[in-house]
Amino acid sequence: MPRPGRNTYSDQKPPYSYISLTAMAIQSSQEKMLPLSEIYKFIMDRFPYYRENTQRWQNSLRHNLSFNDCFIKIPRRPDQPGKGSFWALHPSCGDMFENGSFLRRRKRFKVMKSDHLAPTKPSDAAQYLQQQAKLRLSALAASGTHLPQMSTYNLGVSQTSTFKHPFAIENIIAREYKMPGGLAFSTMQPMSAAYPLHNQLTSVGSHIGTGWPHMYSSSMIDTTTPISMGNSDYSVSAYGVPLKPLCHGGQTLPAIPVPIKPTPTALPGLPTHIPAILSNSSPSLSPTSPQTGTSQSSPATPSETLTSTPTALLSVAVH
DNA sequence: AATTGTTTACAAGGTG
DNA sequence: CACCTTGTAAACAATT
Repeated sequence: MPRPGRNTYSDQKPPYSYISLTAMAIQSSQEKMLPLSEIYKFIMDRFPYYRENTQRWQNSLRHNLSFNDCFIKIPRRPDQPGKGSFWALHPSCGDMFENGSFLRRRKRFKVMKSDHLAPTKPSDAAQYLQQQAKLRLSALAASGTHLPQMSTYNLGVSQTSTFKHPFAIENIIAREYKMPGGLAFSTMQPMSAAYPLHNQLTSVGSHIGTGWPHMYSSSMIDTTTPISMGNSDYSVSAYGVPLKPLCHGGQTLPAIPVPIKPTPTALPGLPTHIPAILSNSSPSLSPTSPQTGTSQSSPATPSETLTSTPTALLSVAVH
């Protein structure tokens, strides 16, 4: 039911469920986990529809977080002060969405007792994610411009295919880095200029094209130089109907790259006790910068700056 | 007090 | 038609 006087595309309700939106937000973060407030922010930044009636949809979203097993709560560590826990995707719910599209979920994710592929207990998963976050950040910090070793890990884990569904998180989130001329950097994220990865990321997304009216890149919102969305972005023939994949390596492959998804054998360099390597540098590795939570004028969180680069890059590398 | 998180309940719509 | 998913409301507890 469209509201009267609200006819712009951007004000229409996005075709995503709260689960999808939340998964997007979480996936977009560097650490693959976000506090509730950041999830709110992500959604409101990108989907104008959700800038209204916040009480209603935020209640629904919280309900979803609690109700669905695919979301796990990760307690803050002492060095991560703030309200509420972090929320992450359960490591085993990587293929929750059909073809990686956030438009449609395969089935309800339920934690199974005999799930040997991943930690099932929230506490295990939480620990695992914390480790992943640390590893990711330390790898990025240490490697400068060239590929962090995380990428090789990703190769092993989120192997899947080169095809990324138009509604897969990379393609959705990738617009953050997209500039009209193919220039890949965000105006509000100075750091990103130092990341050549974004060019590759852009090249991934840019050959899939069409407008996506429900969504804003954060650059559009937070700066006065909106990015033209006219020409390209997703290969969507109509509202919610993706065109044929340009290339596909399998029909049912989970295109949501959930790099946190462990495999029994694919983690050669990933013992369950990584902190040994990382314990020294932990203070600078807190998953979210302390001041991002409440700041309205500085939306360029480190998380967003590095958003999804490892996996996006991976899709290029594999290709 | 505000935010965050849990839980129950119900309605609507989709699917097999 | 039964079942499932999703969205919404609401009550309530816990936390900051």
